[in-house]
Amino acid sequence: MYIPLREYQTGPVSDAQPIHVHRAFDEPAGAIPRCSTCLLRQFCLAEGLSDESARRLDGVTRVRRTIRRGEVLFRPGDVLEHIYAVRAGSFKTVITHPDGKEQVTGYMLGGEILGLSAIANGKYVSEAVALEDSQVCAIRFSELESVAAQFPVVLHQLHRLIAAGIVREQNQLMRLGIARGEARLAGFLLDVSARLAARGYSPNAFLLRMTREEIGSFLGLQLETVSRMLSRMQAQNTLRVKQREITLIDTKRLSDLASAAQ
Amino acid sequence: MYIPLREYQTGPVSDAQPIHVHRAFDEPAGAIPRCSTCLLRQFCLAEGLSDESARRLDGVTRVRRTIRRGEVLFRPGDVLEHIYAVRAGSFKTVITHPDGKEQVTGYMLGGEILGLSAIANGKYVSEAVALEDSQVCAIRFSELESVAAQFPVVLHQLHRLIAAGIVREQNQLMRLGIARGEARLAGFLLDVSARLAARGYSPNAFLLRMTREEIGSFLGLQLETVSRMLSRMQAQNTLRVKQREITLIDTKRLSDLASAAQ
DNA sequence: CGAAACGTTGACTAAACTCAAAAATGGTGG
DNA sequence: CCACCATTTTTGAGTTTAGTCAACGTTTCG
Repeated sequence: MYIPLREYQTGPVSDAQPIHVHRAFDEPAGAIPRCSTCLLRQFCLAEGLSDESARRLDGVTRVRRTIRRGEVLFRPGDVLEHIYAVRAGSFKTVITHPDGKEQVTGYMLGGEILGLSAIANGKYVSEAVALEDSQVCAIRFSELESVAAQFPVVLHQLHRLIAAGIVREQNQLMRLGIARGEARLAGFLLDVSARLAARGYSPNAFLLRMTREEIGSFLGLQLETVSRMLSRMQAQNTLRVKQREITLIDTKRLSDLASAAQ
Repeated sequence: MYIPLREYQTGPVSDAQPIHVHRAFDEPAGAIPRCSTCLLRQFCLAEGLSDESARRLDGVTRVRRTIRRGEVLFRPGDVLEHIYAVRAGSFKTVITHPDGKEQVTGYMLGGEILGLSAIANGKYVSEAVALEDSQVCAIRFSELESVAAQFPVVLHQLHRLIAAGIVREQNQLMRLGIARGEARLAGFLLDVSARLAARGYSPNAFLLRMTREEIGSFLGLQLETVSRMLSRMQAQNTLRVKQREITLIDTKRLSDLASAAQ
């Protein structure tokens, strides 16, 4: 019924090739992915577009790119050239403060778009790092913009997509602002679960590809606090943790936790 | 040199009319504002556009609207029709949780745009409330989108503007995620100060139009904590507080506080 | 002028951080 | 394949921070 976990690690994209190279590279021209046939289309730029409109997007320069775990897709300050649709795998986005502290600002799964915040002033704001061997679809933004200008439906979809980034961050803001530590963690787990479910994966058993430190950074907690909370939730039979593999047991209790008052 | 505080309360827009009505209303057609002559232009949609491009925007349906303190500009769930440029005054945006708790997610000043997150799915996500008698420029989004499609420069500016919202929220995210309470408050004050300075107001003396409770909600703190911290900062001669009037004295110390480790 | 909203302060409690040490895991080279 | 190293995770003890409850002063507004 669900795509098994193991599959998720290399991604569900049917035309994905096995990932065995040791550095990022651009695929030969023959490998250019097509939005009109992409399996992730319903979560990506082409969401809700007719087949015909989706074919317009095929005209935009797009290159599939393979990124090994730990490799960087873009860095803050790099000039915006592409935005990236995650085809397989997962990424974190990180912002480094002037004083050297790092904060994880995002955790992106397949079908989500990376690099949108660079549109504001033409430069990437954060660093995007692959959390596992991954594939992205690199979309030349300037071309996307002009193609979109020609097709109102595509343009509107582009706007929806950009704005969806705002909404996602607003949710995260809410989580950080209103909730206690445990509620933040519970809310985060439910959020990941829902995003996976929307893509056809099991919502109850998944791999969190971030370390405790990265999770903590994302949620504004220390890594020890994250670890303790996971242990406690496991002791209370709310979920099971085995390293990075999470199994949700009592989602009702989780959502109670997530909406607990500050 | 700076526009005095008192002026800020009714806004710097030279063609603003005195605000003395007792409910929100739309101005008669004669009062339609023009981007090409707007004093806030450099902070708004027309930023960086040539006079000619800015005149294109004048073709988009736009209505000036007056909003009294406490009045609501839009509510979550309302269908997106306009986005709003703040011409004078200030607004908070609030999200209400299922359990009834409210969180302030934004504090918007003149020249900033309200309602962008509604583009994601056609409905406003938050509630926008005027914190003082204010004026907005209501821009019909569907028309803006089609005008933008015809003029690449305008389109790109629209995208920059939307993406800037993402960046602003990312900064707030960072503040909530990485910083201690006192650091958050210090960072918030510096942020407001910088935004006012960019608009020609004194960066060192300003009115914070939010209550302690609203500030706390925005920063993920209790109102008592905000109050205590302001008192402490005043005791240490970092700033002066008199109700909602803030005078920054030692901005160096403030930025040290803002970047203090968690 | 009086009520309601807002702001300050104090005492106490709960949550989360820090430092520290040990256990578990994963990857690498011999 | 195993031993070793580096990284990650867990757990404990003590400290700091911020939340809670409560009382009281101030301001605003009808």
